[in-house]
Amino acid sequence: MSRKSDRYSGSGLLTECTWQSAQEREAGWYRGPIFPSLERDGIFVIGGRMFKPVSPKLDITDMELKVLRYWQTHEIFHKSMSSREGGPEYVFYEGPPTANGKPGVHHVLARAFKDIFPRYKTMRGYHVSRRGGWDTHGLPVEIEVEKKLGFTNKQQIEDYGIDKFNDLCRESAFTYIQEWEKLTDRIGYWVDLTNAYITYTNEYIESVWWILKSFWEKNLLYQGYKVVPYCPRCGTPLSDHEVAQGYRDAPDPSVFVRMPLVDTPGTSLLVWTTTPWTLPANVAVAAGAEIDYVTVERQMEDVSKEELILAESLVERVFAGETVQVMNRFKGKRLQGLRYQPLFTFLPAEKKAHYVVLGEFVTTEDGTGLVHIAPAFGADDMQVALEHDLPILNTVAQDGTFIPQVNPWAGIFVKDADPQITQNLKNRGLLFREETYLHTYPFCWRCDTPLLYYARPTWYIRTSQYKERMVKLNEEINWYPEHIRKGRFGNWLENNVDWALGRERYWGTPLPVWQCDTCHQQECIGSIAELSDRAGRNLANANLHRPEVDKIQFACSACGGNMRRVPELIDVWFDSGSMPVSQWHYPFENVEAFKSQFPADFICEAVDQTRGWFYSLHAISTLLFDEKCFKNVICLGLILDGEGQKMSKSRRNVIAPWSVIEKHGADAMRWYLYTASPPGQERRFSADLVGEVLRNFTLTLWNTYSFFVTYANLDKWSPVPDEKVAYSALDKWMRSRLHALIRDVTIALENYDVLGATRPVQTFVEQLSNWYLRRSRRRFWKSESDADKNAAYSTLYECLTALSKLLAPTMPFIADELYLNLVGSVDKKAWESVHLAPWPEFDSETIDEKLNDEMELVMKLTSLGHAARNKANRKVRQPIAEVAFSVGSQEEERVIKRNAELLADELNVKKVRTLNAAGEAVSYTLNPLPKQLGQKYGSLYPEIRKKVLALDVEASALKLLAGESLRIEAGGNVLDILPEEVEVRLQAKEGYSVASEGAYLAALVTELTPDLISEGLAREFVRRVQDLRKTADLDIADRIRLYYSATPLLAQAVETYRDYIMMETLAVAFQDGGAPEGTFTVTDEIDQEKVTIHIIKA
RNA sequence: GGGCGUAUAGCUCAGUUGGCUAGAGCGCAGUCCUGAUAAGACUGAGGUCCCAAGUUCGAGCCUUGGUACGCCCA
Repeated sequence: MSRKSDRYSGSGLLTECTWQSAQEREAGWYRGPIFPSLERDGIFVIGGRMFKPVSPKLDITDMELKVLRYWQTHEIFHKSMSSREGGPEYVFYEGPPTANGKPGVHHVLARAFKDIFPRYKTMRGYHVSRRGGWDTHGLPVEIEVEKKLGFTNKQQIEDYGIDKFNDLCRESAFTYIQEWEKLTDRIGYWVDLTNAYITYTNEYIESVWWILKSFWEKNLLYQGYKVVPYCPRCGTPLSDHEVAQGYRDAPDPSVFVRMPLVDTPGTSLLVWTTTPWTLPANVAVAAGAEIDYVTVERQMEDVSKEELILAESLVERVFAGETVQVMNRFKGKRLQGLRYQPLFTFLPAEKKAHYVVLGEFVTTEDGTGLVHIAPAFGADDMQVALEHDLPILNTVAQDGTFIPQVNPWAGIFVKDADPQITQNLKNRGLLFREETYLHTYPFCWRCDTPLLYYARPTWYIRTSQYKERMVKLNEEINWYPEHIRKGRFGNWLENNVDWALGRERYWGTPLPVWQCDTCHQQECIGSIAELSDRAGRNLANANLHRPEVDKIQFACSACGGNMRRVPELIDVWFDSGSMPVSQWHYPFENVEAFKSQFPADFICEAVDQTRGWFYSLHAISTLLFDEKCFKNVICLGLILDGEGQKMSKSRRNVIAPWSVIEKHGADAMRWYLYTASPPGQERRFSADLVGEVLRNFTLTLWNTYSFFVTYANLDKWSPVPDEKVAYSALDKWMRSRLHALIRDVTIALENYDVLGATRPVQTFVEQLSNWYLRRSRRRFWKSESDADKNAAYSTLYECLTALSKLLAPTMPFIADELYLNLVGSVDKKAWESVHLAPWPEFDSETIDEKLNDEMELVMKLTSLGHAARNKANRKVRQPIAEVAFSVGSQEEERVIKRNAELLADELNVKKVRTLNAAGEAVSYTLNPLPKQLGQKYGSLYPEIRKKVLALDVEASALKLLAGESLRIEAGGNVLDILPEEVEVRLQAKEGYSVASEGAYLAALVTELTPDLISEGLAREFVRRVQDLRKTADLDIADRIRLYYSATPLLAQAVETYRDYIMMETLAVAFQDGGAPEGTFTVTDEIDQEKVTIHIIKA
């Protein structure tokens, strides 16, 4: 990978350092980044320290805001792009949001995930142009404006004036732009908003027109009649992805209607529907050819009898509780062609109608198995009508009310007319039964009006023609999570139907098709130049929106008649799906830019975009270029509220992210979102858990950092490049872990595995702080500066600086804070920000997996040792004589020997050894290992287990420990059971306090000698002095004079360990009694021994 | 009704190719440790691994059928 080597060195560019208050400077604490060279230049030299002092108390908001300001002042974001110019391109597409609503937590989620990879790839040397964008068109915007104006239907918009209305829409689209910008900035999401593409600009629209024209030329754009989900209030058909958002359970009438046969008086077809309002448009009844039907005879209320025809399997359900007699039975095809009397005759049937047809879609799941056909109001119905040349009766006007010809209900909204229609049928004896039926029904996703299925002329894109290509290209896309590819998105593509593009609305990209009034010839316009040419005037500055665009008319090339634009706008998803092209005003401009930025390497949105943006990008790209539009996509799960409900504006349960960010910081919130659960999984959001991240992770890291800086400054330590360092075993382990971590995080990021790039860092930081640092504390604390101390500093420094880089994509604030101080302070060649630095590389030589495992074992044994202490009620400050461990193998015994010193210190014991089989008071347990034996012997395993356990335990154990195998008989065979197939567990018998887990055991000798007790007392004494130092608010390096008085036993212990105590407490004088005035004093009791301690700063 | 996903401690989540004592963090109770720590260590309470059947010597994991929830589609 090539990488440009220009970098921003400290001089010149960094001239500002004004935000540290005088007070902070005086206090010597530093909480935000100051470019370190300044200190070297002597501007803010504080006690000659090499690193900026860091308070262990972190003011997270303060720190983040200062980093933000640093980025701003030094244009780090800009430089993260400009410094990579010439490097390989990494292409990221921003899915454009609409800024007419406030951003919520779910937007933070998406932005947090989007941000990782551009930052990472930048550090890998890629140039990432991260252009933002705004989606500005569409019904959501119109609806907001309508609400503001108090409108309830389209006519009001036209009366108000489309031009004025659209002006309001244009403004409304950016209502909350500042809120969006503020949030984007605050969470550290780097996206170029100054240069963002905006979908309502002429350039954008012109590119969309160019795409549509190329579809037109390929005959992919067509006008057809189709039954579409239609919102009568909005007056427009809805696309599938819009309809999808509005399904909910709703009660509807469920009516069973008699349709009397013309040729068989007294017999009726029994037909079921949940939409009585469609009955006036009925033209046929459909039956299933292979379905069994019956004629049943039933008693009427007035003692006469009637015969009804319905599907056999539904008789019981329809006539529940009623006795009916089945007269005869036949297949559905026998019904074909039977004529019945129409229920209503408001509209004349111009063709043959009102007879039974056969349809494959008929089922017997609901109703009667006889389906009422109203071609204008159902997709299946329309299909049937086309096949059988049935008339299409449209009884409903565009606003969802009945037309005048349907005179009893003219002007009534069809759904409201249901009861009246039902009553009418009842009065005429045609109603068999009426119930209420609860089913999922679509409502308009914006205005909540029930949708009607309605036959309308509209425009389509012939996407189904490219179905196979879309499916094929999808197979090349890396989906995270993977199942989306075959599952949700794959299935969606498999069932692809043509994209219903037309929208009969006002605020959107106009469909650039002009039609002749006279000969109806149509022409698609693909550019402003073309339009100018046809119109005969320069339209470069024309407003391409309605109503202005509609005023542009020109002569028909065929007949000379007047051509005017068709009324439709296009689906707003087409706008956003065209962004790879339109954001560059391609092909009119930026041809090279477009080429270098297509297709995308990475996009990321929530799963609700599968049918939205993911699809529109994929469809347009496939039809236009026969290429996939994005190579990798992270498909995020939805964020749910505390009750597990989807957050949406309409539900009013959107959690505002600000309170969380202000309280816990952007880094913590981001980290929570990364680590809480796999990206694709839906998640309940909890502000408390963000706080947990802060306490557990951020502060642990911060304290490690603060510790390092504090002591490094005391020792005037700074890293020496290429120095030979005498690493201790612990250092080697930590470095091995570090390099393994760098390796693992790198691999994870290469694979778009966010969990894998974050959770291991968390574990690492925990071990760095709670094991490495805790175990190494004394090395930093000791007064002499030797090679060992240097090794400890080097190791910790290496870990912290590497962490600053590993965290840069995920926790950009604290990462830079660490980097600027740790590296910036001491390295003249430091980058101006960690975000401009190269990604760290790991050294595979340094990784020693065996060492990593070894330390795992040591930690486990330590844990057992503590547990054993706990059981024996021996606190850690009390030294004890001996601990003996038992482990699973000889190799593990060697681990104990190698780490004896560490174990002794950590557990405060004088001697560490292995629990030896020979001559030790131990007993044994045998544990036949199921994994080994089960896999080897299969079903013989239970018997083998039994036989092994029946053996003499001690003799067998000793044999196994000596590396010999056991001979048993099972299943008629003689088998040799190998040592590695049986675990030998040792159990200490007496005189020990024991804790064990599996094969591992720690046994403590709990008996205390007077010497041990005395040492324990001395340590207690030290502890009291240290507490007193804290109380006296002494600095960690302050020397003290120490005076005490104590009861005899304690006094003796104190005198015995005099040197030790003085060293531990940094005492320069230490005496019994004689305390001067002005000391800090404490009186306490240690194991019934009384003591009074005085200290004073020396 | 169909597709996709999810279901493990009070909460948020791990759990390797199936292996016998199902883990972590938070929270709760307690003990301890601490001159980096707002922290840490140890112990305890807390589990029908959603249910049922099957495969297997052995199932949290595999198969089938259910249930609940979410999203998507009808």
